Amino acid sequence: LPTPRRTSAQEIVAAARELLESSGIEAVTMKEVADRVGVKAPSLYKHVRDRADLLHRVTNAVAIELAGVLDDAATGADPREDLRAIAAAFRQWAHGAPAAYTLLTSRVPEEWRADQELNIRTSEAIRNSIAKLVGEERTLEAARTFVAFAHGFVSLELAGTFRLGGEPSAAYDFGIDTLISALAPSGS
Amino acid sequence: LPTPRRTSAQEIVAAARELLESSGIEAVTMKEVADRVGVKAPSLYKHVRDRADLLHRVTNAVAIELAGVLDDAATGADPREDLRAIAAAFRQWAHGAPAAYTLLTSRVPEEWRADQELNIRTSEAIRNSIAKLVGEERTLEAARTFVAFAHGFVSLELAGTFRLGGEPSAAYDFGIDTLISALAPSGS
DNA sequence: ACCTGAACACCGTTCAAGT
DNA sequence: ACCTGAACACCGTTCAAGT
Repeated sequence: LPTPRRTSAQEIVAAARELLESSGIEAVTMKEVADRVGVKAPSLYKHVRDRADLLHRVTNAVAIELAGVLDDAATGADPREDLRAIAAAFRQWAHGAPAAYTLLTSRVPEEWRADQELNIRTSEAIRNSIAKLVGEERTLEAARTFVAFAHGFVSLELAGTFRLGGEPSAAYDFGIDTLISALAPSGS
Repeated sequence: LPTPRRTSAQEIVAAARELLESSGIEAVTMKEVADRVGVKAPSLYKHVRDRADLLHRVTNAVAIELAGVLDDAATGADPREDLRAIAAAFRQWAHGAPAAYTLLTSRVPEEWRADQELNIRTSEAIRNSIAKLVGEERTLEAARTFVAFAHGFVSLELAGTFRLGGEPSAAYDFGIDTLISALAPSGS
């Protein structure tokens, strides 16, 4: 007679995500995750293929969460206002989940990366607002410029590169406003 | 009678760096590095404290190299021209040493990070040119904006986020020129 | 059908013993 | 003074045996 299912892929991914944020990626071991869901390490392999698959699922979950946060930040009323709101939500989310943010944006083994489709959803809110501002033609290039700055800033902040004092928030807002103005010259 | 020194910290760091670039950070194991310098793994501990110390030395070497590349890119004649040259050299260097670039800029364990002094040297050429353009007062903020964009762009490029086609080089140059213009409005 | 203990290969690291 | 083999704790992963 079959033993009852004592855990699930969903529970395992959730445990791995908490472990990631509380103790860093190297603390996400099969043994530690198994302990948290109440089974032994070998049992995890009935629910996920291997550790790479587990981290891949975590990355996917993180991408979906970020996409939702950015979607919610835009109201659709004014593209400039939406871009400022998206940029702020992006930075705030990254500060609240720095390890997840790093997992999502760092160079990690190919198998850990989020599905291409989810990566695209992650920048959808930004592309929508940018498109309204600059037109379809220039959307790709302009969105890349915008995302590059936002990601670069947050990434350096999280990596501790801005330890020399100053006011990061002000520099971030300044950069975002500068880019918005440059991308959509005056009345658009 | 003492056995002759068969390797050195310098040789070990060089081997680790090559291994990092050719096979990724996870391939930089004590055994693999030891093989390459012709000793057994335990012998490495006579030259470096542990693996974290070894990676710290690699990161320091990488920071020094990048600082030199950026210094060499600036001629000192025209700050705008220098910033364009520095930005291009920065991107080119990162493309040539993507694993080293990632090690230097990613969120890695504190013990692996480059010495603070070397991190500062890494952005010195940029700060010098920016200072000429915007004055001492606004240098810190402007340099952060500039570095954030350049790093963000290159980082997303290396992580494969720009897989959707388009011309990355053009978007990069466009972003850099936009920032230079925004930071130093017209004749300065 | 899922869970477990035992086993294996592979890590980083320590240390006594060699030269 | 440096190098080595042996050993230890800890990884991920497989698999036969349990229920």
